[in-house]
Amino acid sequence: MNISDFAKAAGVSKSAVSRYFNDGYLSKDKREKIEAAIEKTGYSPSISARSVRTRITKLVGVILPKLSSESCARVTDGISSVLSEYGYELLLVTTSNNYHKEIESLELFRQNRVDGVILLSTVFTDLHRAVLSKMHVPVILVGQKHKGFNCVCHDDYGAARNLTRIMLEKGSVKPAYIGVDPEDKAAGEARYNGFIKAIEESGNKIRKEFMEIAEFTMDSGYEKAKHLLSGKELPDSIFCATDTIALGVIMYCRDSGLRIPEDIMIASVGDSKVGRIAAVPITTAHLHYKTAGSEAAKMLLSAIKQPDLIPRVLQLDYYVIERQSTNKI
Amino acid sequence: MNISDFAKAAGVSKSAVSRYFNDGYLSKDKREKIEAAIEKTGYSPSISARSVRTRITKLVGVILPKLSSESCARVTDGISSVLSEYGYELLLVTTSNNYHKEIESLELFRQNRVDGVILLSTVFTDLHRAVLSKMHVPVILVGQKHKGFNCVCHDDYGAARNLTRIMLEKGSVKPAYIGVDPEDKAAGEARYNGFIKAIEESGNKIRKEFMEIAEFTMDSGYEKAKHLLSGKELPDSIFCATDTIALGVIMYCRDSGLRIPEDIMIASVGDSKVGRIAAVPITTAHLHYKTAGSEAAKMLLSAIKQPDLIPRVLQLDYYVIERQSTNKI
DNA sequence: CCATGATATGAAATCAATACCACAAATTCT
DNA sequence: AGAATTTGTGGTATTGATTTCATATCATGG
Repeated sequence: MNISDFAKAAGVSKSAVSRYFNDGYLSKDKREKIEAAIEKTGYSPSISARSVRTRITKLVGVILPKLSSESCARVTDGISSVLSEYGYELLLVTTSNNYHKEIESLELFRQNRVDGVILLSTVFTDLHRAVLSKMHVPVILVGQKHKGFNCVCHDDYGAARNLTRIMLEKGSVKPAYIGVDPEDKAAGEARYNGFIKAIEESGNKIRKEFMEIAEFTMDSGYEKAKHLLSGKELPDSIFCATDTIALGVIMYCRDSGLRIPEDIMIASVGDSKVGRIAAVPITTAHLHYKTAGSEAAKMLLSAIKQPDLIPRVLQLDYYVIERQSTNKI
Repeated sequence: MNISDFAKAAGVSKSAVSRYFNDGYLSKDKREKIEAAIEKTGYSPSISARSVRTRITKLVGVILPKLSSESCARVTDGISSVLSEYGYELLLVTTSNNYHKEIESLELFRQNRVDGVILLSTVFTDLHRAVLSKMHVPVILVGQKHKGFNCVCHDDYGAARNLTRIMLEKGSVKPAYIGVDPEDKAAGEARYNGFIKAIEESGNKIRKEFMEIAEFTMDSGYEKAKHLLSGKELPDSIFCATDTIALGVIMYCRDSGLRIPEDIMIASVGDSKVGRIAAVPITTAHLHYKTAGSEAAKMLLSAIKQPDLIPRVLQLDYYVIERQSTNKI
């Protein structure tokens, strides 16, 4: 049933129906007729047809690596809560960390499909930059910081530096690092730099054999821990770029009989639920993921309202939670 | 830029452009002209406008309680991976277990003219049935089983029965139960029935004072454990309807000095990541959440293709993972 | 060499909505 | 009372695409 059929059924003109759904001048008499007809027929206007004319879809595209990652889920929760409050809906694409799929999705979002895009990417290539700048709708990057774009990000550098410093102060003299691909500017590069900075500040030296790059999984953390902890000289602390990796490390320690924190201290970034109830509760930095999502959504909404706004960067705070995994003294 | 402008720019007719994007007859000459013009202008057709005419949106509405639940995230991951493979996009709404919002979202989906709906609800009221049957597109229920609808669900009954039986075989004679609202046919009712069945089969008796109903949270599990474990007579095993609840129980046991499994055995349904690395690894039943999502998506796609298909129910398997929390002998 | 079917083409109709316009009626301001 | 707004109305143009239709061209088999 379309607007013409419905108008006929209600005994009013098409224009009257359109005004009913768009707050135009309308007499009480017609308003009631239309309401009665809606009750009877269940008519509701097609958003596709509307948006052909108005160029407004009330849809926001969200691109993220995967939902089964707690941090992504938390960001998305934040996005969703703000958007639904303002009558926007969420068009979701997961990319499994495949950045070609990110580009594809952006293409898909390009024309008239969405009013704005929120992108949680891990890497950021020249291709990203090219495609994003050809986008006709506002874009917000979450978790990453890049020139010329609206960003909401975390203090990855500070969190990593602070956590590492805590372990050094607790007496670690042979600190190790398990991070992720440095192509990832946030979880990879910034956290790496924070770790290095803390080491340098402490006067300790950085040992190549104590540095590992893992995937974003527990199994990968387990493997890297195994490699790190079966050499002839062992580190006495491990800074992990993510909680998930730290959990893998804890699993390995449990399996190999290493005691945490007595033999080895562990800290990681993220404050995921699991870190709290792990076999050894993990010292971690809480990043405001949900806030990042809601702030990104707010930023997007204001960019939709005023498209010529200058891009800005919002860097969110963090706080450290000390738990048993570094409780050596 | 619209199709007319683009056609002019490419030096062809509107019809030719439309045929290019829809596999109609088209000479090589025009095809090349159009490709060159796309390269230059970056034109791509408006999906809104297309769907006005074709009544196909390539959109699937997904309703779920919350993203921060691991099981929901896993199901959604499964849905997303299949749908995106077939060129569909995912319109996602989270309801925070508020079923009025579920109904609202269905209305929103109607306006968006989605091609199908996947619903992960916990309760299923007459209102649900009424609104769903007025939906003019196929609907798939995930996790719940209801007459007249396409469903993908788990063997909640079998899993609960099996886990309970394991604890009884390990010597439990005073089994307790912490479940969720029985309005929830799957996680509430079916798992409850499975528990009861196992008890009956063992010849044990069911004690009212050992039965608790919790929320879907760790804190709630903690509280119910406290209540259960501070009476004068204590149970020697607790079957928990969800891993999250079990984690709360483990936390309480840790705080109150009760040993697992020596003093009390614990098992729960879900096989969440946390259960594996908890202070005491939990015996659990793995439910194929991601598969449920992908199968639901496949079912939906075939229902979209053949709308007059008879609704069918797909019940997925489970397998038990025995871990330390029941390792009494 | 002509009948037939496959390929190719662009004008015009159509899809379901909103925007604009001209004008009528009711209300408020001088 | 008359002018100036505000409110109310329906017809028509417009939005950006696909679909239909009438017609043209080409190749192939008899």
